[in-house]
Amino acid sequence: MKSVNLKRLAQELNLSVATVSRALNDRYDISQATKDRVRELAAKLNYEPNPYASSLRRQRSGTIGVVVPEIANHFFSLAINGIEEVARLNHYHVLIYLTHEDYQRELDIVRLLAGGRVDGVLLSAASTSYTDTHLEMLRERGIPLVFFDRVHQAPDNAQITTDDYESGYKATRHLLDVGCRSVAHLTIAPTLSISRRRMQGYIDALLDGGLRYDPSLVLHAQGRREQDVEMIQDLLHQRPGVDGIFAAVESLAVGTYEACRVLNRRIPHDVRVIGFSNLEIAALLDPPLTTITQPAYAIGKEAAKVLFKAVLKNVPVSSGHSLELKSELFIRESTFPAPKLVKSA
Amino acid sequence: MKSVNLKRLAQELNLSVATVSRALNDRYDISQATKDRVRELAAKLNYEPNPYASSLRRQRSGTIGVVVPEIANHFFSLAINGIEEVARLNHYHVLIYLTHEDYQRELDIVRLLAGGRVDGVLLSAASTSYTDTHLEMLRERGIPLVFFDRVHQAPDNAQITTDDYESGYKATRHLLDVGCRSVAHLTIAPTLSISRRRMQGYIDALLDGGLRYDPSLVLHAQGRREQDVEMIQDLLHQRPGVDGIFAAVESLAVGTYEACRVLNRRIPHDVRVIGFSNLEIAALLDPPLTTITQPAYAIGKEAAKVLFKAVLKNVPVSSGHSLELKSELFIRESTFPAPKLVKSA
DNA sequence: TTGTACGCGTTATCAC
DNA sequence: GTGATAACGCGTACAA
Repeated sequence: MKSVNLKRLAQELNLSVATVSRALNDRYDISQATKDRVRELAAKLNYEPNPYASSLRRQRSGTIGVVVPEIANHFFSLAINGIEEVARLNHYHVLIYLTHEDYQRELDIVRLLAGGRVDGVLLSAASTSYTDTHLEMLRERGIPLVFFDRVHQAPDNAQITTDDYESGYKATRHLLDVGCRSVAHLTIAPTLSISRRRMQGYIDALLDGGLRYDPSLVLHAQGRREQDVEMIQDLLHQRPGVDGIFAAVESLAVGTYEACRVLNRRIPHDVRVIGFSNLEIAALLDPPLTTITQPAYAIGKEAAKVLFKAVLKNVPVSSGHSLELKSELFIRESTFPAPKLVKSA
Repeated sequence: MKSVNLKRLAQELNLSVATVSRALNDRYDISQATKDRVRELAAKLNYEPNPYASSLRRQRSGTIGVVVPEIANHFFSLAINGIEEVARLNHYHVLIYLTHEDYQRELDIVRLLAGGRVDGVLLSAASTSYTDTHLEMLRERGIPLVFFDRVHQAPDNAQITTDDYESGYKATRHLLDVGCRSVAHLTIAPTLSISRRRMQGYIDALLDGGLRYDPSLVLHAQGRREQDVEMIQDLLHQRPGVDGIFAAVESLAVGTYEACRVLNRRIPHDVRVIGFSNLEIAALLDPPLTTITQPAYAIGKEAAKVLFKAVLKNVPVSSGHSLELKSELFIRESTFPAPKLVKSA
């Protein structure tokens, strides 16, 4: 129950607490013999320095905070994987916080983190997040912050994103190329950076392709699975001319599959589908889903690298460290121009 | 850059540090007027207590540690979701650690956590984890530990699991019921609690069904995607009689789909497939996958609840708090007895 | 009702 | 090379 601390080690070794501390921290002014003695006993007693005393004294927590909308999501769990990797290499700990797309929760979390619990923060914004005044708190406290994927438009902040505009353009363009003439766009909160950029790509691709931009073909989902599927069903029902769907997030691509199943619409024969997605099994779906895939793991890794550059050097991050990675288009059956009705056996 | 602390508040209010501290902690012996004054200023200055000083003083971190093999995995990310939920309600923070199935890493993490960084630990064992002496360290320090899903057989420890034996039995039985006569079992490390129990269910179901248990039909995967798929291909190739496959983990069910695709084996016509899985889109696969689905979110939630019972009351957890939840069988096309070769259009 | 003084365990400064 | 001592910011026993 009682933890072994420096005092205990010092007593047993007939040394001062200071010497023991320095020995364990491998300071040059301690003799090798003493270091050996100290370390031996420390190992024997399973000594671990009290992280809170240490943090208090050094004014450094050895911990970063990661704030994401949700975790049961391929994109974010892959990103966290990358983040954890970098953190581990730097001997840092990782605190996880979920906003569940709730702005108030994001606010509460950031306020908490600004209290000094972490040396740096990685954040992907909640979809309902509409201001960034709370991020000022982190800045005031000198806690570096790096956004990833879903960024706030805070002035002079580092952010790791993907080429959302280009990807939105490419996705839409691809649908046009395979023959679609009426393309709907399913997306989430329009306040979100990624939504706006992907949608702008969609619009520009339409116009460049000689089509009209029809705002009624853009649907904003609420993030509640059943309602979203219903919304898609309504679209397919009321606008039978729609022959292509571009989903800005994975869940909406999946929702489209479900809606099509209910309405007996064949993909890609009746409607072609493309979506942002990090599903590893996109190729095993019926039919295999054409995806725009973000380098989620790399995003997490790069974001963490940029953050640690600031954390370890104790300097603020700046927009100069921002990075834009490239997403990749994987063409599969869901957007085939000439649908195969029956699989070859 | 400089954080506002009690001293600063005390100075500005002409109060002692102690009074401010008590006011903020809503102690009964402070006048309402003072409390109001203190709180107003604290709010105005965005005061947040220094968590490390607080933890050091209180001998309590307000943090739990979660140790999982990986995070880019539906089961674990759902479980973490449940854990985070409970932690948040208790105003606790969550540290995440990934072992990547590496025993040494698990050991290092546990040693670190035993240093007092957390008030409690939730752990799902790495597949290469073969002893549990390191868990003694937590016990020595009086840090409660609750296992979930992949448990170590530590004496008198709480663990939240699912009915793995019954599920393994049910899965195998289901394959026999739909006509399989030669069922292979794909699993991971045999040292793992869940592997052993699921496999025992498999064996017993075979015997009860009047079949022989053939150890050469049990394959242990290494967890490397490509090699695992190759292994499955070899099985299908060398044992053409195999007409049913029971995958003990999601990745192996997916691997089976991939192997079948390469070898042009039709599911369920040539071989029927069932697997443990938390894939939300199992129904959208080609063909829809029959799954044994664990209540991952509930597992995380219950494990956290049990942990907090111990943490908050400062008592050790005991095996009396263990819980076994039920998995659910979802029958889909991948195990249909009469395969439909062509989908209805 | 409020203030004083101490200690949580560690690290940094200064002295020897 | 090593030891004594102060300080990090907070919470609490004791005093007033």
